Amino acid sequence: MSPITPRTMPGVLELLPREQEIHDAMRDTIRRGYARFGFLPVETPTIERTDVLLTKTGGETERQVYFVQSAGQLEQGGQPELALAFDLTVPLARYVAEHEHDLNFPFRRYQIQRVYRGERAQRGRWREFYQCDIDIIDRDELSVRHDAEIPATIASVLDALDIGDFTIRINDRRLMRGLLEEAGVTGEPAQTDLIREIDKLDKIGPEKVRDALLAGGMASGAADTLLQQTSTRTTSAEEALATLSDLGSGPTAAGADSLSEVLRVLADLGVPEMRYSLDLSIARGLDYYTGTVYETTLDDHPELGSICAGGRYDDLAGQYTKTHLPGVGMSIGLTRLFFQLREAGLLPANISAIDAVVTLMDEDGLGYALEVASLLREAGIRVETRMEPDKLGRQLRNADRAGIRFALIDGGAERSARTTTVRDLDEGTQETVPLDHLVQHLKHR
RNA sequence: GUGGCCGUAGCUCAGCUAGGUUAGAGCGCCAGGUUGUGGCCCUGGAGGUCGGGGGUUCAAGUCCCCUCGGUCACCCCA
Repeated sequence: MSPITPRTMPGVLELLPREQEIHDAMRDTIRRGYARFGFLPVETPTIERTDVLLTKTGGETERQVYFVQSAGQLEQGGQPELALAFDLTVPLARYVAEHEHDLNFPFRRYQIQRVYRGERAQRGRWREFYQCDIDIIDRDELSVRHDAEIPATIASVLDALDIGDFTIRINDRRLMRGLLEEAGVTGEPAQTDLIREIDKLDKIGPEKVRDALLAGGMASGAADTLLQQTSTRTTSAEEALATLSDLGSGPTAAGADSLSEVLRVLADLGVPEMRYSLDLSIARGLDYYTGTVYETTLDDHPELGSICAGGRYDDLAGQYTKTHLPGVGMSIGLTRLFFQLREAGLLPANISAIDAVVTLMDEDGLGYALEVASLLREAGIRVETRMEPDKLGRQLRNADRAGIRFALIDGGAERSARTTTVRDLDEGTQETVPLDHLVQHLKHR
């Protein structure tokens, strides 16, 4: 009987090797994609100082922060001075402010790390999860053209992940505020509250949003107009620009002009029209977004929710420096994306971290087997060796389960002839080849 | 933080509504059939104090209470 049940806490994702390989391959694809667009790698500590982490956050975020405290401190009843990062944007703000004079602006970085949120775990809601962020930060002013570069990069990366069609939905918070303004809703917190309701349009449907708008004090007619406007989902760049052109006056002008520029640059960047859509209901809950906002869903699986989101923020690091640092960025929730794809049976094809296993059937064969393995490793082939003899059938079965494609069989016959039998576990075929030709043979398959 | 639902083998579940022989199935796992050949098939095996505690009863997986755990929705979010 074991005294302690081995188990993880809810809200963390732990994988077996075969799935870990797929997860890691996705992470690598994202990283390489970000690098291709000229973003630089940054990694920040998982643990930050509490005062740094909690500055610009509201009460809601603070509720989700994990505090970190040593056992000694705890005994002495001290307040925690450290906490786990709950996103990568706040650490980025600290990073840019701290290293301001050593960075080139506009500063573009990618960052792929785990973050922590102390919320009730749910399907697709994790307490520990990977975020894959890109952001562009500049001093004083940041060209709105970068607001097109961010989704262009994301579109390229999601394409490379080969997870089916997706749509990056784009809006501008100023546009939504303008529409509310026209509908007679002014001031805070009224606007923010209603923006939050409209953001749920696709999730809870127009009736319930209408109820919320009325409950928020809007007149029936104004609510209907607003609902109709925010239901806009364009399917082409032309349609999107025309929509914005119609909206481009009065309180909505700033947002519409800015979005138009974003859409034009998006086209110049060569992003296919089917990859994005102007969606006037998108708002994002986070209050620090001030302009462009993005939200991404898979076309065939909208129920999986947002797999990638972000936006523009006027002043990233106002709490840390007097320098005005506007930024724009997006984040792929890799843990959610991976999990949802797995649940939907949509994971990319199996990838093995091992190309071949050298089997071992008798003690006398060890030297030869290890020699064969060395030969392959020198050629860059990933090889596992058996160190104890075992039944061949068992070795083949284990290799098959691990997703390893090739098994090398070296019995007495192969040894004396300086050959090896290469069995292809995917095809169910095998061939005996001389050692001299082994590497070439494997690389050809 | 608020509110629903559910806890029976590693996993998915049946048995509970009418308490009553040694608690079952499928899948998975292990071994053998095949002493140098995986997947398919056949045979056998391991694995459960029915989440935990208390109560009712001659008798509790089954009924009642408490507790712990899981899960879903809301809030919020990747």
